[in-house]
Amino acid sequence: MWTRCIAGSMTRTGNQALCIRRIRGGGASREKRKMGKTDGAGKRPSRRNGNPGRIHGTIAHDLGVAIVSGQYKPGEILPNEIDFSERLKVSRSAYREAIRILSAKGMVESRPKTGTRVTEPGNWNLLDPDVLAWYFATEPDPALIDGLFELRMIVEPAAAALAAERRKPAHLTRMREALMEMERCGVDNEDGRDADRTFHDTVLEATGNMPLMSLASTIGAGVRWTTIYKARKDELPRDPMPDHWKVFDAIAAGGPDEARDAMTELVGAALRDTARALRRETPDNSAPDTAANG
Amino acid sequence: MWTRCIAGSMTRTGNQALCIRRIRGGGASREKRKMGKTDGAGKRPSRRNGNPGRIHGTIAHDLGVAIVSGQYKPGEILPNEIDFSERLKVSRSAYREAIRILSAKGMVESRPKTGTRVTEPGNWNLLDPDVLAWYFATEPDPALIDGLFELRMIVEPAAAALAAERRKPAHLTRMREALMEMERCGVDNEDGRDADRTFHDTVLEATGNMPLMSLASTIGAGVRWTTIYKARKDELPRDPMPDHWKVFDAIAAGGPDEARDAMTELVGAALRDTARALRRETPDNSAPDTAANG
DNA sequence: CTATCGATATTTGTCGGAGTAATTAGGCCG
DNA sequence: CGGCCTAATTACTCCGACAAATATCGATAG
Repeated sequence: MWTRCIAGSMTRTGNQALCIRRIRGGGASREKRKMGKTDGAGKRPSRRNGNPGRIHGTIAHDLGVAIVSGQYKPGEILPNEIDFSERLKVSRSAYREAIRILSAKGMVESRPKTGTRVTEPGNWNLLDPDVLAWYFATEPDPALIDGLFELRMIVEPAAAALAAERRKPAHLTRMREALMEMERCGVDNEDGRDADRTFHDTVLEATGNMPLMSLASTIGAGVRWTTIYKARKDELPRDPMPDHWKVFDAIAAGGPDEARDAMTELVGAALRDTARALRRETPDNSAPDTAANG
Repeated sequence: MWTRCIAGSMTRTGNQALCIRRIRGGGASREKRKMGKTDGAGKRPSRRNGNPGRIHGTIAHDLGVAIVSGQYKPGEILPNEIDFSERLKVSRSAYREAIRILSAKGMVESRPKTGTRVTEPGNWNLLDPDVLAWYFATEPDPALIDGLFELRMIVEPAAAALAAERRKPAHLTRMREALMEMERCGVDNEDGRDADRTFHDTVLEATGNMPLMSLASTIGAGVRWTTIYKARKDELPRDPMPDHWKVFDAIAAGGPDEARDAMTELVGAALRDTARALRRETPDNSAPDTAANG
């Protein structure tokens, strides 16, 4: 598994205004860089798979989360490179590479003399898997979840119909295996969620449509995160397997209309479940203050 | 207008295996860097708006175009940083920032000792406006155009229906102005195409759905490029305005079903026109070899 | 002969500093 | 009061060195 730029998981960098304070003082620590033993404060950047994470990816992740969470508002100008990189305890090169990542995702714009400013959210590349992950790194806006479900409701039924017409045997095999894995593990398991995502990805892939396949990562992220949301409430309101099998059968049988209807039902049921779970979470109190992290 | 990372236009860097050869030898040219007077050969990186273009953006653009055009195949390993940056006549820092941009768009993966390799196309962020622009920098795969239209056919009618329910007066105003501008300029003009794109963007924006709004840049690019494709054949087969006004009227009247139907008809007509134009371009000969650039 | 372990070499990653280009801001002059 | 020029700030580029990571190859034990 290669690193792929944004390694980070780093659930919730911390409220303390992103301070990296890394230990492994790579590079030229000729005689400056005292790096006192203040290690305990700064949690190590990433820890998934024991991947220590690259610094630029960590910085990009933290800045991205800070931006999508509103800590840096659109139009706001970040401190200049030297000050900010010093405050983050990283070199200017690493900081610049992080900014380059954010710029590539449309979240900041740089220009000499003016500095680097956060762009309007309309310019953010929300379909980018990393950006979506940054959104879900903190408690995301419920409107975003609604929007993702609306997108699924639009795209997935149509994709299922196309898949029913164009699927190759390999796709059917993968779908079947994914569903069987899903049955074996259950949706409350990480493996089960992966299998769920694989199934939906394969449906999109079976369309043979490259833009739709690119949407797979986005929709897959939506599937995954919303499933986690639902599961977090410790309620398993409904067995999702019959709906999934119905979609599979329709695609295998080559029935576009049946596949579309089945997928509509599947996504609609998931939408209803998630909406209910979210509504229960905030009964009437719309306080956005997340009381999670003690 | 801020730079926004990828400045480049630089239509077709040239067959000579992307060689930048810049003049403005920025940075420390202490006493090395002879930089002979070989200026004529190296076209200046970018020239849109008089924006000279940043080096990292130029390199990312050129590499991105080279990758999507198949010059660097998936799985292939790029030369190491030092060699490649020297060959491109840029510093290692600038090259690394360019690679970081490509990595952020999912097109390359880097790891120590192994190098930087081109990822599988399924991982590329095709919804990214820059990536899409890179595709259209050379003659793109007709399958991509088909895919984009299919995506439009899926998303835009549903978006029109949502827009009919949720549009604000400001949206209607913008749509009306865009259509009037479109009528005034005609679709063969650059301004007319911009107005067309604005109309479609506003429809998506009127849905109030953030992921759909992010798709606007993608679909807008598709609209724009496919329109150019069609116009390049010097045939104006049909007046697109009645279809557009029908969509607008339905959205203004608040009729979701009518808006959906009208938009379906609009996109379908555009699809038929473009398909016909493309088919005429390659009558029966499916040779992928683009005989354009002499 | 095979498999596991360790040294090695290669590549990306990180660092700090120095100098350049670009663009905004403000003063100056017409 | 407006246009032009100067100045200052900022990002951009370059450079050279060191550190970390890891795939490859060799050695050693079974």
